[in-house]
Amino acid sequence: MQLRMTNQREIILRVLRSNKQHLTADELYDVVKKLMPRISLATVYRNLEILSDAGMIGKLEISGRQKRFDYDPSDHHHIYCAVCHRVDNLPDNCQGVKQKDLGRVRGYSVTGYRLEIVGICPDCQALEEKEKKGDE
Amino acid sequence: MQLRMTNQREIILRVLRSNKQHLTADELYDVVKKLMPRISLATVYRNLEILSDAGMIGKLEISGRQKRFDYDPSDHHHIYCAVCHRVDNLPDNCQGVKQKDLGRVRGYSVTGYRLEIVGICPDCQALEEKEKKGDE
DNA sequence: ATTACTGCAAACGCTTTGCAAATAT
DNA sequence: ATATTTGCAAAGCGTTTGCAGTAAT
Repeated sequence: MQLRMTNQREIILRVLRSNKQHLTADELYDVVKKLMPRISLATVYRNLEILSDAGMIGKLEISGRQKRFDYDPSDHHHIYCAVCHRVDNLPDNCQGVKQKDLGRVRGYSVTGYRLEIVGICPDCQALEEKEKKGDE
Repeated sequence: MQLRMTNQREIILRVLRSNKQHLTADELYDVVKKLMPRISLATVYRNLEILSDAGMIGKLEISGRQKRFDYDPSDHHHIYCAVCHRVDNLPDNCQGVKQKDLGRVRGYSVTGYRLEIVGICPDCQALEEKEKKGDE
């Protein structure tokens, strides 16, 4: 089964890449719909799955919530905001994360690991500041 | 709002603790239903949420799949099997994981982190060995 | 010409919710 | 007595799928 570069697929890829965020399927759908009003949400889902299987984009399955898709398919870590759920890429040289050599833990053969750091992003910190002031 | 120790809640807690696995809501429901046939799945969901909010059990939200609940609410990491999705607790002294002092990465205020190690559990390794032999 | 892909609508799996009745405090 | 909790059924959400038609190779 060879991939065909349909208009839909091309636009989905272009939007994801130019947007440079970690969008969910429906966020992406909202943007794409403006460029191609008749596209269906199912097409977006299907293409995101196909593109990530093909290694052209990354798929983020973070902790029980909606999947997000990453314009950057290379191996890297993420940081996400506990408040607004936005996700950012983490710099490669993030130390203390290189223990793939955890080796065999509890008899498991370790094939990979995922480090998720939870925090509050600058924007939400600012918002919280504002709210605090509003409450006074 | 103070917690009431209903029969339902007590049984849910007891099953989770005695089972000592990381069960999903419906796995737990299946077990509990044998002891209390008229209990509803919604009650199980509600109680698991309440109990984890109260810090009496832990909630595991792993990568886009079903939530699992942990009899042990203390802070620790998990290892899960990429094949059968079973989850085990990780020993505390797992080194290289103590970098809560990643500090302020990208302007985020870091409130926590989650390390998910992906591997294949002993049982599944054994099964794969068997299958390999079967294929020959 | 062939076969991957599309849009639509309907179904899916897991989880949450509104309600009136039941029960723990 | 009074609030929390229950069971039920229905709705919710994100996602997937069957289908007949459309379009890329």
